[in-house]
Amino acid sequence: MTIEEAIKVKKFHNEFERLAINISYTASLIRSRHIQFFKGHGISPEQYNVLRILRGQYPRQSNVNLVQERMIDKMSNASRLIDKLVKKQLVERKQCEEDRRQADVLITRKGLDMLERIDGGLDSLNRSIFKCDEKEAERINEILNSIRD
Amino acid sequence: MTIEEAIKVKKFHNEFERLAINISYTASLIRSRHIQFFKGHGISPEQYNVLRILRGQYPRQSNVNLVQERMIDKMSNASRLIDKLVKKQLVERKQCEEDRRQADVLITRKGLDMLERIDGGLDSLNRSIFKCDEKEAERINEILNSIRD
DNA sequence: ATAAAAAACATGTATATACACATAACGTAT
DNA sequence: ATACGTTATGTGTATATACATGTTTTTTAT
Repeated sequence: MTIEEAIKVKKFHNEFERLAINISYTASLIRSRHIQFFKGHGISPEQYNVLRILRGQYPRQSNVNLVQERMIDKMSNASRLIDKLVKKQLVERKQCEEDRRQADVLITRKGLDMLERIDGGLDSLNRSIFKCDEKEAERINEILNSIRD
Repeated sequence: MTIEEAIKVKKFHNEFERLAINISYTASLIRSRHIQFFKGHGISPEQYNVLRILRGQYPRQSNVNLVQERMIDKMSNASRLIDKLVKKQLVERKQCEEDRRQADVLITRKGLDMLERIDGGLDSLNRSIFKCDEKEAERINEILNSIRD
């Protein structure tokens, strides 16, 4: 479906406006599918993203800054997302001894187990979202990388 | 910059996960730029999107449903966004006479003037966001249209 | 004509983002 | 040793999304 049909627009001012809206609309669709999926596991896509980052560091400690700069959406939220994950016992946070401004953050066994349960299904979901093969996906990835500032 | 560098990930499970994250990350960058831009006019990107839809119908009345189905992010928000715009006097809402469940929604003169002031700058902004020419943008648009379900 | 179903909209709650600001701890220059 | 700037984190407020639910009005079935 063209983006014009999807949001019932007759005409865009130019191809760049069309592209900005097309990318945003596609991201919104991806997000809907992910929300549905993660809901079955009691977390949000953003919380999953934090868990994924923490697993990438495991068994090393992470801190709030490290999580922040690896997040897909970057502005100022890591602290509260980590809060939520602590309440669900998927993550542990304690004051860092060497630098007491920092918070040591570590994914728990429970968190790691959850990610393991999630992995396969998420893989299938991501494959099913796009009507293209792996080669085409790679091509689009390269294009996106190249057009960003 | 590759998406791996941007969010400091060593490796994705496959090209489809990479693509989902790449699109989401790019959409997030676009959104940041748009927020900055629209802030200068006292509205949000979402509020702008509603105004744009209402202008597309003008001088016909719109209603909440029509706005909803034309929104980029579709879930359940038109009513409250219209609220905000009414408070800023950019939009008028009144009960529809023929079907009293519906709300007639119409962009005001003030709203139309604002859009006119915004148009040029937004055009330049959208052009400046992407490092590609119009031909390339068109190609990417076609690809995005084709890979969505 | 009346009851049931559906439609259009509003609203309450949880989640997350954007941004400003506050606080505590650290590093550095003197 | 002290003062000052910086860094790491937390928090308050406004905005928006996701979803369930409620209210009013219209439509449909009988």
